[in-house]
This record gives sequence, C-alpha cells and structure tokens, in this order.
Amino acid sequence: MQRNLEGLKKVSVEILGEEDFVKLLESNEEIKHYIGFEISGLIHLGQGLVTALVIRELQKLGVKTSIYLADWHTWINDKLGGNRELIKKVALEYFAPAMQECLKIVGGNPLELDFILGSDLYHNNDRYWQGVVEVGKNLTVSRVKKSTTIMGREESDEMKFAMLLYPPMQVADIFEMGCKIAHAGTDQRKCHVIAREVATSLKINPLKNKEGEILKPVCIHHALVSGLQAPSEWPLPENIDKKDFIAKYKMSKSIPGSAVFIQDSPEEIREKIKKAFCPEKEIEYNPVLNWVEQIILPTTGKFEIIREERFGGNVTVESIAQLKEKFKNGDIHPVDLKNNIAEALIKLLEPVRKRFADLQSQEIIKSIINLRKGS
RNA sequence: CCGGAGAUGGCGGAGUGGUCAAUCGCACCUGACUGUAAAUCAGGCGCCCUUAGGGCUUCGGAGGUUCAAAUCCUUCUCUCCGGACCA
Repeated sequence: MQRNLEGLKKVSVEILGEEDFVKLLESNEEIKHYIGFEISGLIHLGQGLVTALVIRELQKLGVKTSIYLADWHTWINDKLGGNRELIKKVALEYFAPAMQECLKIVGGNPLELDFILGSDLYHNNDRYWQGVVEVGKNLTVSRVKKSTTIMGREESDEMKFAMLLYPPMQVADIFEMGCKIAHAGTDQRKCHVIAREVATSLKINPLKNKEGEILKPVCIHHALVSGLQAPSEWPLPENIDKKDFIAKYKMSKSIPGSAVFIQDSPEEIREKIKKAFCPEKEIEYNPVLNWVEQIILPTTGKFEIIREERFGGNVTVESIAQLKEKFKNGDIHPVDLKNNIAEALIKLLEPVRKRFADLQSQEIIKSIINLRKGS
C-alpha cells in the first residue's frame, strides 16, 4: 500500500496536520475520512470530479472514505427551498449515485465509499448535540459569524439565527463520525480550522488515536475550480491582489454559464465551453486551461488535441507545464482547447448521463432546476 | 411591547395620483467584429399577438378612495434601526 502523500498533494492545495497524517498511516490504525455535501442543487465538475480525485488518492492510501449528505445543513441554509423531504430524496437518489459515478470515472472504488445521511446521524443522538454545545462553548459569536462564509453567503445577506448553528454543527459532525480526516474545498477552511482549534478542548467526544491520545483532525482542502465566466475587469487591474481577484471567479451553481454540471448533455457542454472566457496566449487567468489542469489531466493523465492540419495538426500533452508553454506561444489556440476539452468532458461524463437517463432521475433533476428558477 | 424607516421587474436602485410596463446601472439574450470567449458597436430584455399597433397581468398581501393608484387611505405580513422590559 502506498504510504506517501505525493499523489494526494497533486490533487489538493493543502493538508492541515500533514505530520499527523503520516503518523496515522504508519500506525496502521483505521483512518476514517469524510467530505460533507450540502444538497444544494446540481453537482458541477468541481464538486463531483475534483472531490472524487481526492477520494481516489485517499483510497490508495488505505483510508476509509465517506460522503456525508448534510440534509440538516441544507435545510438551515435554505437550499432546495428548505424542503426537507425533497432534500433527503435528492441526497439519496441523486447525490449519492452521482458521486459513485464520479469516483468511478476518476478511477476510484465506489464500493469502498460510504454514505452517511445527516438525519440518520443525529436521530436520537444526545452525544451529537452535546458535541454541538461543547463546540459552541469554545467559540465566540463573532467567530461563528465570521465562519458563516462557509455557507456561501455574503456578509450583507440576511442572517437567520439558525445559520449560526451551522458551523458548530459542521465541526461536531467531524467528531461524531470519528473522522480523523476532514476533507472539503478551500471555501470550508474556516470551519476546519475551528475544528482543529477546539479539538484539544473537547471532553465529551474527542478524536483519539489507538493509544488514546487526543487528535486534531487532519484537514485536506482541494482547489475550487474556475468558473467559465469572464471577470468583471479585463485585463486584470494592476493594483490589486490577482490571486484574490481570481479567487472570486469560481465555478458556481448560481451563475449559469460558470459551471458544467455532471449530467449536462453533450450540447450543453459544448455550448457552455464555447462561451467560456479564454483569452489567447493567457496562461495566468484562463478558466479553460484551469479545467484541463484540474480535471482532465489528473483524471486521464493526458490531453489530446485533435485539429485540422492547417491549424497545426493533432497534439497530445501530458503535463500542464507543457500545455501552458504551447498555449503561451500560440501553438495552441483557444478554439483548439475548447473543442477538445468539450469532447473530453462529454466522453468522461457519459456514465453519469447514462446513470440518470431514466425518467425518474430526469424528474429529480428537473425538480432541482425548477426550484432554482422559482426561488 | 413602544417609536422610526422601509418592502418596486434576476439583482441594485429611480419613480410619490394620469405622459408608468415603470428612468438608469448590472446581469442576461440576439446580431456585427475576431479561428473562441472578452472588449467594442447595434438591437432586445413582464406575458400574448406576424410589424405599425393592440391586448392582458404587475410595483410585499388583502381591502378601500378616485374617471384614473407603484404613487392616497385602512389593515395585515416581513425586514432594518432605536428604545422599553430584564423576576
């Protein structure tokens, strides 16, 4: 079994508590992982495939992986109209199978991926709610308020009191499930940092290794994938932090053109990518290039460009550095990139489309889409 | 509970009795220009009718005044800001 973190590091941006992770691997004890999902709508490539890539790598390390279907959190955050029945239905009939397919696509093993539904975890579970309170006793209100950005809300948005329950609940989830590895996109960082900070103060249900020592959860964060939309200003203004600026343009479910959803039809995929922002020779801020880097290459190991002779003929690249080089000097044109990434994605995602091709699945997907329009 | 402010189209935000289907900005859609997108320019952007034009339904909900209301009145709901209560 693989014992180093190199593969994992390639598909993530940071590991908080890396040394602890190495120790855990060496100790041969069971290591449980989880990533939590709000059942917030359709699954896009970032959520589906990038998550799956990390899970694949964790499985290679012998970690017991799981996905937490956070129906309570979804309810609190008022997604899917706050309709608890629908949330559960979508969780079990769309999210879970979809993530199995995504994991299969990237070469992971869906049979070794557990699913845990929030309602089941909390049902008749005093210890969980004690955990929530105990986490809360270690936090100030302002700290919790600041951390509500993990819910994808703006500070200016109206905040219901229940939203303040969300971060401590998310932290308590980790301890309740006994997950030594907590995994999420970088947007969830604040919550994980809280989890690590309070970990050593917990009395009721702390994380422990097999020697009984109290542990902080190891937190793995993957990068958020760029959205295809154009930035509000281009070229990027000189005087600002480019990284911060770019970070604002992530794939988003609420910005229609920014994301490809995993069950999108070939036509939809082509159309969205055709409309993508993709300046010629630009390698610093280029969402299409970013997709090749974060999705195509880690999944298939190569990126094939099929094009007419007059444009330079076919090329295959195997690293992002190689691709960037060719793109920067104009050997590869944005249209080459777009045409081929679209076809590559169509091919990759075919199993998902098949999985959800039946009438019942289509109904569920439709109901998610209509909800968004309505609310 | 009391006092004040407010609720307008996807969002922001004008409008305070007729000329308002509702200025404007953003977003969005179409076309032109580029081997893509962006930028720029032209047009569209409540719904229906084939255009001129016409019809229908809108300005938090309900009711009312008026020839005529997003605009006035009553009432309800919700939001924000103060204050009161704090055994």
